[in-house]
Amino acid sequence: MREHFSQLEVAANQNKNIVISCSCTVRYSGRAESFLAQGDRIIMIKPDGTLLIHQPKGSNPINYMKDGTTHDFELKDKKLLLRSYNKAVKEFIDIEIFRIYNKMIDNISDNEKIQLVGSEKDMSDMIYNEPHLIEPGFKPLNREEHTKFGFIDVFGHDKNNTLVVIECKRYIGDPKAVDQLNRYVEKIKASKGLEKVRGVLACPRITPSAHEMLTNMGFEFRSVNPPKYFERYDKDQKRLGEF
Amino acid sequence: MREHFSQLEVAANQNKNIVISCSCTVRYSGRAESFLAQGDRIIMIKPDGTLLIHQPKGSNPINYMKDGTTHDFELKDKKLLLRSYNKAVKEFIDIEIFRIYNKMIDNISDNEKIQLVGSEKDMSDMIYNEPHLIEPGFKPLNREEHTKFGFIDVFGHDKNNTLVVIECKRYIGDPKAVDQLNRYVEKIKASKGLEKVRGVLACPRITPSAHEMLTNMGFEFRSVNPPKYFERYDKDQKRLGEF
DNA sequence: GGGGAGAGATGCCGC
DNA sequence: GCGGCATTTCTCCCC
Repeated sequence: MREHFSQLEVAANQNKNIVISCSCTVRYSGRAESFLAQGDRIIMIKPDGTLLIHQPKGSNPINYMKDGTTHDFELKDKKLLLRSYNKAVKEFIDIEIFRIYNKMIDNISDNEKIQLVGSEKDMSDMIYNEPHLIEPGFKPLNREEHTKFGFIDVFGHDKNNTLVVIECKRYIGDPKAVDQLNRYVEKIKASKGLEKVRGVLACPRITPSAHEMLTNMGFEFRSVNPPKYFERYDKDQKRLGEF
Repeated sequence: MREHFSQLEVAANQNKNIVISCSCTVRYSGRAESFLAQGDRIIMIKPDGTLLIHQPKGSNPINYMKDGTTHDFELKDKKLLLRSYNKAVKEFIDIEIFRIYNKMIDNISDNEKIQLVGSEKDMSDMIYNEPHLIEPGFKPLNREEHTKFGFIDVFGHDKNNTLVVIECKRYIGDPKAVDQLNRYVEKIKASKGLEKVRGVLACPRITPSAHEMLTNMGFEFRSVNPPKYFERYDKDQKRLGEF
């Protein structure tokens, strides 16, 4: 354990990437407070100070600290203590490590950013470029006009020149989405002094209660799917090269 | 690389916990699609099939797969390929590994569950037990009556016997919280045929636009903080034993 | 399995 | 820094 301690102390000071598999307890205090009894976990400390504690199951860390956290290792009674403190948000994690099974210390470097397709933004861009997806005669406002109301996904006029506010959801539309649409429509009505503004919820599908709310509020639903540039990409490797 | 391959292949088949630090590219296809160019990352495969890909910065994995994902390693042109497939949700991740810096294979076991204090539920329980936090004379409904409207955080009568719906937020109250409160109040009005039902948003603080909405809708704000059993616990170690 | 809502949400972009 | 909002949100509870 003493050997682990000295190596980890150096690694932490050098902002290396540290991963440990161990048996430990975890105490957290900050926005909320928590305790986790002894068990096997994977602990990761990133070069930016991020701390992640993972149990053997599930996507989310069971405890964590944001970037900018400082980490101090300490040896005590054959146990290794890790005290993590984030000054900016006044949060604390104390880890008591009883046994280290394995550890990994690395210098890693990565400046790449992910390219993602199929977001809500992609969906509103698609509608903007293909307004017939909403209905014949629908004309989105020009970019400049639109930007004044940046919070609205798509904004335009129908064939009768009535204003239409469109809220996009990449997945199922729920009551929250209807609330949001309603809030935007009311905001536009108030700011422009209009009596009639149409509201449209564009998403692949919609929950029954959301549909009921939509109808009661006089709004409409359009089934629209978020765009994908390559469905099951490995069937058409050529397109990957373009990515 | 061949040595890494054979060890990883065995480890994956035995549902061990695997962590790799490496230089790789990542392609994802599923609900959305993404590509991440070559860089250094930490890859973790958990015993339950969860896959996490971490860059050197930030709390969240840059790519991931949920539990139940199957993982196949493959050796090709001096590179190691990891093909991950989740049948249940029809999602894919392909990782092309150019170089492995380090790896860690472990048998880990953990059945402990986290104990957490300070949630919104704790907050509504606190108001239920200390109704004066809202105002003098406020009386929450009994548990049975309340349970009929389980989606309302706190529900009771004021000193004039008017119904009061309370929505709690453990952090800052925003426009969405006001929408939610409004939806509940309208639902109660409709179901009980009442004309007047008070709505109260209980949270530590509130955004300006949320406060404006609240006022326009005739609702009220009460500043309430979520409970903590021990602020900055390490100043009072005795209380930790009670946890 | 779907609906509804919380989360120690996180992350991004705007002002 | 706060505000507003999306997220491959995830997770939990309840029907």
